[in-house]
Amino acid sequence: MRNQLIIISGPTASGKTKTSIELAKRIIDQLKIPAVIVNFDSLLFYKEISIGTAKPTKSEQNNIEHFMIDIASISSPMNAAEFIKKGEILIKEMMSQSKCVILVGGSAFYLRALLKGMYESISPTEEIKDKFELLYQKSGIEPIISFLEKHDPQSLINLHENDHYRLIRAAIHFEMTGTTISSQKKILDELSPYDFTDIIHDWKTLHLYLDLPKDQHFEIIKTRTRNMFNIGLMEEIEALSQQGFSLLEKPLGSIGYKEAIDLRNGLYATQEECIERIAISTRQLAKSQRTFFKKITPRLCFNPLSDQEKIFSTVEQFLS
RNA sequence: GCCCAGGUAGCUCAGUCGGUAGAGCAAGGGACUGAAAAUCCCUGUGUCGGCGGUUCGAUUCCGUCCCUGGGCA
Repeated sequence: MRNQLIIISGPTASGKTKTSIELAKRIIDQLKIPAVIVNFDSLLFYKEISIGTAKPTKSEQNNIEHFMIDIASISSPMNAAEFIKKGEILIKEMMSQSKCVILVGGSAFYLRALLKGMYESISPTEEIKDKFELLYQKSGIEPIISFLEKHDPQSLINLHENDHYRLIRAAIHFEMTGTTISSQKKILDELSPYDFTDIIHDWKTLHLYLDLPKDQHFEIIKTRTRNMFNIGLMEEIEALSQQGFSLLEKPLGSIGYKEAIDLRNGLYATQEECIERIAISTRQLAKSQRTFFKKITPRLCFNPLSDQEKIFSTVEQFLS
């Protein structure tokens, strides 16, 4: 039995894949501890999309066991609740086998859900979801606001009036559970949602956060984006279309796919213009990931290009 | 060389019938609990091409010069 969990987080394109594989290898070879990688990147779950998500390749995954990758289809998207359900079972199982788990990813929201828990809620049924979606499409946000005024006025204070997605979600939560989402928020807010020293599992965690100077990072992003086209992003999308996907699936609205599909539909004059747009969106993504991770403590920061030795010695100390 | 159009924010452009300017995008900051690579909020940014003239006052009107694009030679 082992209850140590190593977390490698960081914005997109900060070297998490490379660092995690290197680290796993050294833990296995030098420390003689079996190690596995568990993903918490929300787009690596989907088996049909690889190039645009910068998923570790089959050969990269060859030496080290990877989990929570290719476990769902873009035609039935995952959500945070499903992730933590599967993730918890998996991590517990790995620990019971005395394996060292390296949790790797950039979806801070999913990481927090796994370690700090989620509200007591349920995934909405299609019926209720449709009911509110239709109401919204037909009459706008007004009736949703009226509904919340009656059943969950606190959520109207918590949320901005333009945040239609969350307002609808608050209404659906009430309809599904009879409780208010704002009361759930209050309960979890009191448990310091960004403090990982105190989590809902009895796991001992080491949080390694990777990042590098912005200018340098943007160069890496640009190179990586261009490379995605070189290794067949457009072909991957073409193949999906031929397999019968509509290309309207939610995960295909994510960075890289959205723009590449627009390029396919002739919305960009040149591929170069499309690449530029993707690089900018990726940089913006990195920015918001930083904002989220910044609040999480503890968090040991490392530069992926120069701190590999420091990372290993920190881990070595943690595992001893 | 001549004619036309234009030179305003990092970019694309709007505008000021004369009182020193504003959109989109980019940028910076933030939020975030069953869509999270999603969604949402907040915030600037300026020798209004240079120099003269008219005027109480010019980015706006006039002259001239420079630059860019198009046309004619």
